[in-house]
Amino acid sequence: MKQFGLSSKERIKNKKYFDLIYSRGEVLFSSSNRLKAICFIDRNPDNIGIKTAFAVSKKSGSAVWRNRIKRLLRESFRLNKSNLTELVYEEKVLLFIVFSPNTINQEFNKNISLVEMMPDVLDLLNRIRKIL
RNA sequence: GGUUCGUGUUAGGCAGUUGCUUCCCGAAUUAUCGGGAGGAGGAAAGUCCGAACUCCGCAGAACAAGGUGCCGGGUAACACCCGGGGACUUAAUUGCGCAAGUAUUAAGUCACGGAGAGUGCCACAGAAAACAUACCGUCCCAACUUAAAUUGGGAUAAGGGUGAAAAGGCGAGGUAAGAGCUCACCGCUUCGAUGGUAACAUCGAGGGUUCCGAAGGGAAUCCCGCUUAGCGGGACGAGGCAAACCCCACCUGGUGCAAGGUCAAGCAAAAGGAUCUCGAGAAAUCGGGACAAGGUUGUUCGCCUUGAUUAUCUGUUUAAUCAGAUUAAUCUUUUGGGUAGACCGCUAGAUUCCGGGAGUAAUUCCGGAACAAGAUAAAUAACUGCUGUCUGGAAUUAAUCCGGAUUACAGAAUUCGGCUUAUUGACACGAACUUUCU
RNA sequence: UGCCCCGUGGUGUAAUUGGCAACACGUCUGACUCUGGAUCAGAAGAGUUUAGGUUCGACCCCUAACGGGGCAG
Repeated sequence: MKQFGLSSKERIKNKKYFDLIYSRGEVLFSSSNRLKAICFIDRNPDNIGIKTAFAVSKKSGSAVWRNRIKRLLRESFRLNKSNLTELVYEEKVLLFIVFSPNTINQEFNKNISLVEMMPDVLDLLNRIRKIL
């Protein structure tokens, strides 16, 4: 397993999981209210690890902008996930997270950079650690 | 030199680190790791047209429905492209002409068949809005009567007024007043000749007549053409709307990769079975082997016992137990269809560039070279450095130093050809305007 | 990805051979009442999503764009 990698095994790809997460998951907001994360913890799992997805609503912007937001979210999660991974292996749980923008949209945040995005993601990851 | 517009080209380059994804090679052979090669646009967009491909349907023809609409060419095809024609708008030529109109040049626009097959509509205003009509007016006659005015009977589409639109325009003659009533010119239209594949253009000749009928129409006269005892066509044929119905000509079967195909958990259904298999036998059943569970044993082999479970019913029995029924459920086997899911379809073709030939051009033929993403909760990204380009400041002849920007529109989803829409900077070409110099 | 439908005052709906954009609720003002509600009287508020075209004339017909909704697993 690569340290900073994010392969297809660590992503949510099944519709069943999305239904589970959106119906029973817990919604968290970052302190600046720009991002939100929906997470669900499976206490008796088959596999141990983290599974993530990055969802952007179709109403918030054009296809280019949505792709860019997803890439930036993925990038910032990928570089900062190591702490959380250790904790998850200690607790022996399966953690699902779906990241989404909350108040960001194309009108006001046309060209957002990675530096602006990173603190919000870190904030969210800290909140998730507290739940565990 | 600057500004604006149009057309075309192009979407900075190199290196490093981290990461995603497709294919190939190697190690492992489930997972994964290492190396190599590749990884978004001019519009990938809108989904407005046209095709390829797919399955379904289909003897043939017609109707319905939908589409296209000047002519010719290109193309796999087209609502596309190229060339030609025509119409309209604006400007200029202080063009020609008394005027109406018309010629040439430049720029732009055109969904540009048919209103002479039929039906329908044309509000308000106006006398009248479609087989026309007399409101005001003009003129004549009659009455009262000298005249004017008034009333009645006629003639008249020149003038006024209404309207988007009132049955060619203008000038002259003509007349009681008028009128294509007559004439010149222009327009319109018919026929012919010439040019052109054709749309069409140029030239020439003719065309506004009279009588009958309510009308369709008929007759005469004149003109033109022909196959010439005759036949056919025409004589201003009388508004607009077909992006109203419609007529004419041509085109189209439907469906869309979530098409379609292969494999196939689960659930449901159907048919069996009660561990499987071999042998004997008509069958009940018997025997051997394997398998599973339990017992024996420190362990293995071996040996022994049993052949899934629960409920119900029947028989036996005091009861349990045991035996049977195969009744129900569970379990299990098979079957066809087939969901989740996986795979195929899936990326190498009506491709691009260069040279030569054909063609005014679109395009096409020949030769050579190059390239060619295939994801599926959906990859193609992030950061750093150098450099190119643009730009601000210091400086200003250049070099140099410090700093900033690198952007717009926008992200493949079966694949092509177009159209439409969005859009920044740079470069090239062309046009218009303006400034300076010669 | 493919297909289909819609767009009219603040809100919900009308307006069809193409001829003045209508109604209800809401809003505002006045009357009634000690005050409010109810009731009565009156007023304002659109130029029909946008841009072109056809037509004398367009909510209506045609073309393009923009926005919204739905269907197909």
